[in-house]
Amino acid sequence: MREYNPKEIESRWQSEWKEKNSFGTGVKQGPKHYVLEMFPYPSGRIHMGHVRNYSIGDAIARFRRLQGFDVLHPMGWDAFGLPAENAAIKNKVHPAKWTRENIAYMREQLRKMGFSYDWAREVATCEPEYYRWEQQFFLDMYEKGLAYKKQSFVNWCPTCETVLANEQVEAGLCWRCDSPVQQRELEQWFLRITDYADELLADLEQLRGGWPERVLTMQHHWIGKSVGAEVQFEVEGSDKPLTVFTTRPDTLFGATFMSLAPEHSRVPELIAGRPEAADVLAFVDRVRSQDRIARTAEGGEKEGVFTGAYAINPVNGRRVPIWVANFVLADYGTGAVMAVPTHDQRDFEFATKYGLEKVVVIQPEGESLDPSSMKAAYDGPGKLVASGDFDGLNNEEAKWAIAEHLDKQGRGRKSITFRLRDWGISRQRYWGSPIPMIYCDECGTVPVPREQLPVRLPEQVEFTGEGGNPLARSEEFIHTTCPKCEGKARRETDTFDTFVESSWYFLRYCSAPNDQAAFVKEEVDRWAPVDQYIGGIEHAVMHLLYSRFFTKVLRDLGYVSIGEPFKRLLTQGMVIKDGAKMSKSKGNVVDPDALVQKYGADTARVFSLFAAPPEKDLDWSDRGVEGAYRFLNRTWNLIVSRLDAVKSAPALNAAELPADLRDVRRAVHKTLGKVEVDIGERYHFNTAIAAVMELVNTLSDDLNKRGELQGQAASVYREAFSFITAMLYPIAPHVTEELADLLGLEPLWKGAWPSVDAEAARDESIEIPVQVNGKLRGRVSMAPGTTKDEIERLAMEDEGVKTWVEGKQIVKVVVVPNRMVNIVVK
RNA sequence: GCCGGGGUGGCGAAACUGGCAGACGCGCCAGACUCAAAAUCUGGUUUCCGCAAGGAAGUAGGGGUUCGAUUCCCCUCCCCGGCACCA
Repeated sequence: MREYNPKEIESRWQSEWKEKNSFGTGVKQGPKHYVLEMFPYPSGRIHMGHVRNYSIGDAIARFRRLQGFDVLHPMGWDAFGLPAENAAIKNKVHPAKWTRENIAYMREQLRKMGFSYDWAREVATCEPEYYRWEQQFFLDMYEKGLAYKKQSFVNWCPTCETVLANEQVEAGLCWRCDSPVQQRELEQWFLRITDYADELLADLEQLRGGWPERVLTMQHHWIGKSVGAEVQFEVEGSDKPLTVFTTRPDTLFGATFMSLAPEHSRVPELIAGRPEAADVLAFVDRVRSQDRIARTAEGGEKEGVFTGAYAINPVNGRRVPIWVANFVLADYGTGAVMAVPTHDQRDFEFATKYGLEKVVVIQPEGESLDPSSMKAAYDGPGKLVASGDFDGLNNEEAKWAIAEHLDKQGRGRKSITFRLRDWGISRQRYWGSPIPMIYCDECGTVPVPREQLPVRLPEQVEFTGEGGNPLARSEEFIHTTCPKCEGKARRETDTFDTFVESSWYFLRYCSAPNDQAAFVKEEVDRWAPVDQYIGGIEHAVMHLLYSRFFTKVLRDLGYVSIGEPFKRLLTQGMVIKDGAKMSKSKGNVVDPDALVQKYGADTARVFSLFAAPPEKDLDWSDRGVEGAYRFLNRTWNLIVSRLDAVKSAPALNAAELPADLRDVRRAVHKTLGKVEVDIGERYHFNTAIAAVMELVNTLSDDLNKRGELQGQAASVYREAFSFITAMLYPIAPHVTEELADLLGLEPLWKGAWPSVDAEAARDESIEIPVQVNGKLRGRVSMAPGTTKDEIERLAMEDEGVKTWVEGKQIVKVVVVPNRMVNIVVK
């Protein structure tokens, strides 16, 4: 008998699939279905997280093809990014070469896993054929006012003279040279994602059901809509008021001072010529030199300094001192806060520390707050006091009453603020897509004309890790002519954030590799949106939010018809070993190559799907891998040992089978029904595999008793074996293709999911538990559909039950047909 | 601190709408095969009491709703992930 030889089988079927283009679109004629896994960063080698992610996606794609869908299942490379540049500095290898070699190696690794991708649509984001389109989108956005430039801060290493990413800052120091990192202000490009804040929030409702609830919640909080009011305070000695944002306009009468962010644009003017000026400047310098993380760390000391200036509370004319405080953020709200120490804990602490005035304006029911004895701020409900005409109002009503009052006076209005900020997309890096802009001394900022796209990255550059962006030192790149006046001009040397590339790649697959347009309308309309997206939970906010934003922008630009890119989302857990996430530094990585070498790709796939349901973390176990391998061997042996008998079996006559064969067939059809739901609806591959294992065990036991397979028994087994190949095909495609071939069946990549024969799956008799006072005391068997009265009678006659019921008073009998009986006695 | 997700045998897990807790796999124990081992096959395996039949306890801990709770509600503890003073 032939033995299971994964290496030989796998390479043969991988060649066959490639040769026949088995996974191109249009192979199946049914309705469209788009299955997508998050594309990898080409770091060098695939890791177990990839194996898991892509095994899940491949199982879904292959199952949908069996169901008759025309499936789009593409793969590509998120190929721009920091590690390529670091490798260039460290190993003197060009980022392009490094990246392309990594892609070639990893593509081969994925091919050896047998994933069913349509490689004809492969994209790599570092190629001009890809990034030219996002340069075009950027120009579109610029024209619509969605892309703009503004000053913002970056991490700057003064020794390396370069901008650092957040991950390159370790405890406030540069990761390369340990110099203290400074905050430097640069002009940078931004995309107006905040214009879409309301829609991004509202459309989360459409995704409910298809997306995990926790991801929706996280996005909800990230967008962070706050409803409140803007209030204008006149400033003594100035004709320009200061505006604050507050969610508590009801406490306005209790505002006793004001706090500004150190970066607030009015600070220099407020302190000009005052004795406090030097102290304020020193404070501002100190706070600004801290990195954001240190400044906002938990338990961080709340600090501030008085500016010497005063503002006027618009509702009661109170003079309120203006302070600068380290906890006020310049980029949230208006960068200025009205402080109400009695009803905001942070303001309470600040006022206590600096001896500032406290006034109670909300009194809770049945209590009387006194500022001098309060230990903490009171932020609950109550009635207004010391608030002029608003005294006695419930504080919730007062919010709107005061906001309206301010509106009438022209000193404020209802206002909504989002936590979401505009997306800064400028990076002072080489290995990214150039931003297609030109600076001319005469004409200012001029977009690159569309016919000149793509703006290509020059390949001749040096990587030293010092002196800023290598692109800025590339003479051939910087110098250009102004498209307007044809005078001398310079190119923008910043490149796009790599999140830009990953925000639209799923749409590009619909038309890749077309070089005439980013998308062909009919194609993108046919395939978008992605029906099932699969990836790590770590992308719950940024990548998924940016992709949703881009899709809406591309819709408004007329490129696509959809407003949401991903209909269903599956977030998979991490791969853990020895209680920690697999990582090189912990030394607990398992190399997929070695695994495939030893057991084959099918075993790696079975294990990664069997060990846990997709959304949970997966605990790696070498023993578990061997278990998966043994299961494939058992299945192989079961089928191959009976090949001759089942291949010569007569036609199946389902209506006239003896009881023992009806039992076998019932197990087969019941398993098929369960696997169909587990794979197709629940994505719980672990229980689907368990069900097939059970069936294999059942069939083995039956065959041991049965001996020779003859007549209708062989026919029943022929059906059983063909079902097993179909059920396992999404999970272990190579071995099942081989078995189907040995059984004389058509290749599974062309095949169809079998249908359950409801009659065959129907139970002839069922056994249900009988409880007495909730404790299991017996079991009774009956035909399905037996009446409640009859079930009760059978339960009462059961010997085990009788001993517990005799001599007691029966209070109640609960009968749930097909489930259980509970007899309540006293 | 806030938000989110969890806690079930020695281990990974299952129990989908409140209805037999522990399917399936791993490990372990015993047996078969073998000179022996590996591989494979067969049987057993939640804990406690009992030779057994059987009984009792049991899903982090405490309480509640219910004929019945791993599942629903309240409180407490622990673990993981995300965010970080959001006015």
